Amino acid sequence: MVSPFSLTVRPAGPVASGVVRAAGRPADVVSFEASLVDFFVESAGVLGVPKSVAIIYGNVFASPQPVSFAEIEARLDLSKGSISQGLRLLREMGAIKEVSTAADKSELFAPDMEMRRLIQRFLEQRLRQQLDAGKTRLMALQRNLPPLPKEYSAKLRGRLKQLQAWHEKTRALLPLARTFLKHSPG
Amino acid sequence: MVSPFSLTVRPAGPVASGVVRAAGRPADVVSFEASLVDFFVESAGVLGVPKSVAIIYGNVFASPQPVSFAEIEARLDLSKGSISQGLRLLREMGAIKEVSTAADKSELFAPDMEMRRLIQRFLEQRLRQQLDAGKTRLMALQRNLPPLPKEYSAKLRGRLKQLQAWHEKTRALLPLARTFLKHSPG
DNA sequence: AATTCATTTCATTTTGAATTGAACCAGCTT
DNA sequence: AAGCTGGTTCAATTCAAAATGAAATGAATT
Repeated sequence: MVSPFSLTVRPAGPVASGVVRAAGRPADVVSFEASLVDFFVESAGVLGVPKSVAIIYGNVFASPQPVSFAEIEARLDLSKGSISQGLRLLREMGAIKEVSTAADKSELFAPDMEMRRLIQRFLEQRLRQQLDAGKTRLMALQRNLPPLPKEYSAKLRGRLKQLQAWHEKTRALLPLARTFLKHSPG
Repeated sequence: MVSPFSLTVRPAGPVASGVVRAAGRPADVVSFEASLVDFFVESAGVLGVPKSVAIIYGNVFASPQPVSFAEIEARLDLSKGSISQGLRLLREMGAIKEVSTAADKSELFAPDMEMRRLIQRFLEQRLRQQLDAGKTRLMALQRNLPPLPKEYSAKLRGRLKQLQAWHEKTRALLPLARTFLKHSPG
């Protein structure tokens, strides 16, 4: 439960197909898009991102040209609200970026292929934060071991030590992961 | 979104305190337990385990002696049902083990400190499965690229390549993590 | 400064996972 | 075999996350 690696993978069922509207486009293109979107939807659980967000990202990713808000709305069965929020989250995550084609008024979105940054930010901000918080609390715990028959408190102390060891190891893996990311295609 | 590291960390709020019933035990012991349980509850989100399960595990972990079903029930505000299911999950995960004190009829539980196995199993079974499935789908996608203006299909092909590269990298990290686990305290 | 169009916000609704609790089961005891 | 004890199962409920949609915002346009 201490989750030394903080790795989460939800069961990942057989995929709820990607909600892509055909709207007069070639069937094979649409089916390609659908599959790609499915791929992201399946992966979505892993990152803990809501499905709608995965669907939006899948569509941006599957489109060779940048797409507008309106296009996304036309292709997907999602409310304006969801799309707006989804796009915001994706921008915040650095998963997509606005491509300013100065001409038009509506903004266009393309996938931000610098995934490295994305992952790095994730590692840094969230995982590390969690780990640091955990460490602090763990140390506090060790200080506050209640008085108990010495056999018992020895046992508890031992367990806490193991927990700490795991925490350390996890932190150790962090810079390693970062190094690893240096040579990525992103 | 492709989640090259498949790392999940939920926001992790200020902790919903651990639902531990005092029942006449020393205050400092109870508060120590509460803190430890909180620690696990906070970590719970990370592994995607329900809160109740984290609470149960926290209690087993915080107790120097093995605990019985009845004791857990007495200490926590959880239904028999939840406790039963929680214990089952924890056993399946290998996070706790039954300590057969042949004398009594009710089974006693202690944390399974071989966390290494726990993590390994997790990595192997879930993450790898997900990755393999992803790879298959991704290759299928590449084969089924629809006919498009060559500029477009080139772009899509490029993106798919990157996606694949990420997948490969993730898989590459897996054995590394395993090696790393070899020298653990578990 | 009024109108329109593109997007955002947020209170409400929906959905799905977690939790409950009552019925059920297995083994022991009288 | 009827009654206990200790635990499991599973349909129904609860609750929190996600999605909606209508109203608010705000930039461009007339």
